[in-house]
Amino acid sequence: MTLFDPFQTQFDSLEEFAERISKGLHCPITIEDANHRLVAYSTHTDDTDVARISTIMSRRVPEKIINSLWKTGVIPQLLRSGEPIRVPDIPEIGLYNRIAISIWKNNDVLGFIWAIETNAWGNEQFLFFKQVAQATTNKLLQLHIRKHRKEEQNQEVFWKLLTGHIISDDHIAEQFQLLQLSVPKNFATVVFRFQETIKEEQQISYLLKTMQQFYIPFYTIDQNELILLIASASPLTVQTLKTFISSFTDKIKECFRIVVKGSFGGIHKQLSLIEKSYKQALSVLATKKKFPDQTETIHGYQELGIYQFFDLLLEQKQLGNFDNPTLEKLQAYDKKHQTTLMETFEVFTDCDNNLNQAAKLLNIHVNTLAYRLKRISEVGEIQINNVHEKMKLYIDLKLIKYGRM
Amino acid sequence: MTLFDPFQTQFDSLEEFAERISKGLHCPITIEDANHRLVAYSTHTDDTDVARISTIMSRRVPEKIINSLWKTGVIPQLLRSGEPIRVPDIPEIGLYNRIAISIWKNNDVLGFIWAIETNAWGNEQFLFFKQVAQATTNKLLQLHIRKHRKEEQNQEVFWKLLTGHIISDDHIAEQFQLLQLSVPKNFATVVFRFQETIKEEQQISYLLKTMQQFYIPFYTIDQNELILLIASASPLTVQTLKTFISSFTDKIKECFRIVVKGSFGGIHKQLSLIEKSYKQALSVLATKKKFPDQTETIHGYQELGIYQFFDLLLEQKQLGNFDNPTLEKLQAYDKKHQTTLMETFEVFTDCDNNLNQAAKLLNIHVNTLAYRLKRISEVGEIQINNVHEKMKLYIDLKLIKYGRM
DNA sequence: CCATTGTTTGTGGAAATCCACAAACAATGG
DNA sequence: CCATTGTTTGTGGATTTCCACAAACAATGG
Repeated sequence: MTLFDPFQTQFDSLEEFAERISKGLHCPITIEDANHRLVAYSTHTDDTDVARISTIMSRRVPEKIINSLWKTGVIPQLLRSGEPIRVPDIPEIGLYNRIAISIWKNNDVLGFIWAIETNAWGNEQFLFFKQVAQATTNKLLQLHIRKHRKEEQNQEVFWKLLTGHIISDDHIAEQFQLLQLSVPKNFATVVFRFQETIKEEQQISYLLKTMQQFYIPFYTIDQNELILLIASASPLTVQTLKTFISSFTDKIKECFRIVVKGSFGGIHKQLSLIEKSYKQALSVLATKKKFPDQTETIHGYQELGIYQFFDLLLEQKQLGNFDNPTLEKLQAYDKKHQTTLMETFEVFTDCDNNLNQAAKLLNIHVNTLAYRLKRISEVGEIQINNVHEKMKLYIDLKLIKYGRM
Repeated sequence: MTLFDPFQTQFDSLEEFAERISKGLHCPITIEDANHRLVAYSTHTDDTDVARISTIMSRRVPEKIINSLWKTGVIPQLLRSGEPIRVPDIPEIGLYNRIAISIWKNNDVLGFIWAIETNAWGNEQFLFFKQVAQATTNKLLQLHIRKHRKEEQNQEVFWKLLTGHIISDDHIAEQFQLLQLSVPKNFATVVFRFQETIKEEQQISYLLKTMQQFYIPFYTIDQNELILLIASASPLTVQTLKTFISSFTDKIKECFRIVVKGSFGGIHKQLSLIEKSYKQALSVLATKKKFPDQTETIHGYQELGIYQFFDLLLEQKQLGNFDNPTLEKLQAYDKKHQTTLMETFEVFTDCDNNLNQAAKLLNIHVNTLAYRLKRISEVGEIQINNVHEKMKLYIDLKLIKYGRM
């Protein structure tokens, strides 16, 4: 039997193209772009598995499936060569026997074509499939360029937002609509700081587009910083953003063996607060740098708590506006008697006044800790049950450290 | 027997005068000014009791004795009339039988003369004693005027110090020496705020001079404020200053039935910090006015703790630099559900995280409190074990109250 | 050298906290 | 109306904290 030659006629759309291939191969066809977004699919109804259905329904390949395809080495292989490969059953994700091929332009992969192998393919089919992939290149390329152009526009708008160049909420919403992006109801700015200038732009872009937890209308890369706008129709919570950051940094670590630090600023509804949220995210990273130990699990600006004040307070402290006699006395005592009252107080407060936990951290007996605390109140002339004084001492203590850096 | 007439000859000093009276009456004589400072005393050695010895040794009547003489009505009586009175034994304070008289100039008492009644006095002696008192007036008056002039100088210098017009420590020390005041090693500025303009200047001056706990090189009255410089050679502690303020306010309440609020600024060694200490004392009073409940037992600037920051933070808050989503969420929740999560958190933190105490204050069951706290962490998206966030929330909460006033 | 003070660790019992679970009731939205 | 959710109060038992007291040892100053 001779295969139908799809290249003889003109095609208006990729949909039509997919349909023709499907008819030629007698099996369902799906075309994706490089980020596993659905580009086109055939309407071949028989023999369609769960994986394909969910891909089509959500107009992208579900993350679970992408992960699985990475783990089983399918995607890596597709990214290495343009040869069609046979993908075995992965019943856990509802994916059955299929053939996949990547679409190339020079050294870049533009997308993928998937065919469910309903009837066993021979050499003929494989050859045809390769030709199909080559023929798809141009179509996809146009799509790619259009997208690329759009992304450049996005970049420009995003930077305007980050630097506060568009002030009114309405104007910002307008920009979103012009770029055909839905206006976010709730958003937060997320920043990932890499140790070096980011070179893995392609892969990161790929990662972001395949992690489908959030709607990310904008993202950009600035030197060693990856900046995202994360949006959601439902209220964003600190917790979800934290897990997003953890999972992203984990993934980066896994893929590139690079340690990155992530943070997010305020969660807002007002679009004009994007700049503020961005600055807050940067502020978190700065604080994390100064207090690596205390802020290890902190990612959100909210979580910074009193550290939010520190720049301001430090400034005043350096003007001599806030001295702390208690602190001075404790410091003098520590120095004279080779004790560690200050550290004791710090750790104790860090542990939220939990004796056991603090004692463990300090490697001392609980009673020793209690004794020291009593001593601190005597030496420092501080009422240990007065919250205000304790907070002040704690803040001043941290400020000293903060100021040193 | 005729008494020796002391008025026949001239006297260079009050000491000599006292000596003559002593010889005339055959008993020890002590002359004090209106503030019970020793002015002169005879060297008559026999029959001198403990009270007299300690008065002479410290060059003033000990406070314990003054208190006792007030309580037994001796001093009030002396302040009412110029008649000599017989003071019965008060063994508890080592004071034995004596005769006392006040020295008058117009309607003011300039001082007192004390005679220990070693041999029973008759009319003759009493008459002579009255003449002696009258003769003392002029001598004491000169002393009084000299003192008064000196006090006016003091006032001027003190205000210069309070307003920071003398900058260098050396210059300030020089001023102290010029006024024949010993240079304080440790000092603090204390301010008492009366409800109305202070009219009881004389009595307050008397009180201050008779309360001998501290060296008070300067004091002044400004409208309804009494400002003191309290000094000591040994290090001043917060505790001693607190008890001073309490005892002074108690005394004012007792004497004039007036409620006054007292405060003190920073305790320093550097004299150029007098202005700062003064401002801090005023700052304490301002804060006490805004948070009467929380700051009831607070008198020192140190004790203000985080309230020290409040003016600064409020300013920033009004600039919109510090929002607190947690607070907003809790406020919204409280309003919607008629709950009191914010107050709960505030009281709980005020109680230094003590569940029982806070529950009692809130009139709720301990478990209810625990439940609410869990709720607060859910609703406010706050990690209840994160000290920084809790402090921030607490501060923001107080700032709202602060800002309202 | 001794006496004093400061520091760490231990013991043991009273008090407080934590936690899970349950009953009772109010408020809410369908 | 019911079902659900939120709120308050209660019970009971494991764990932790609080407190007073004591033993051991180091550092200090006379």
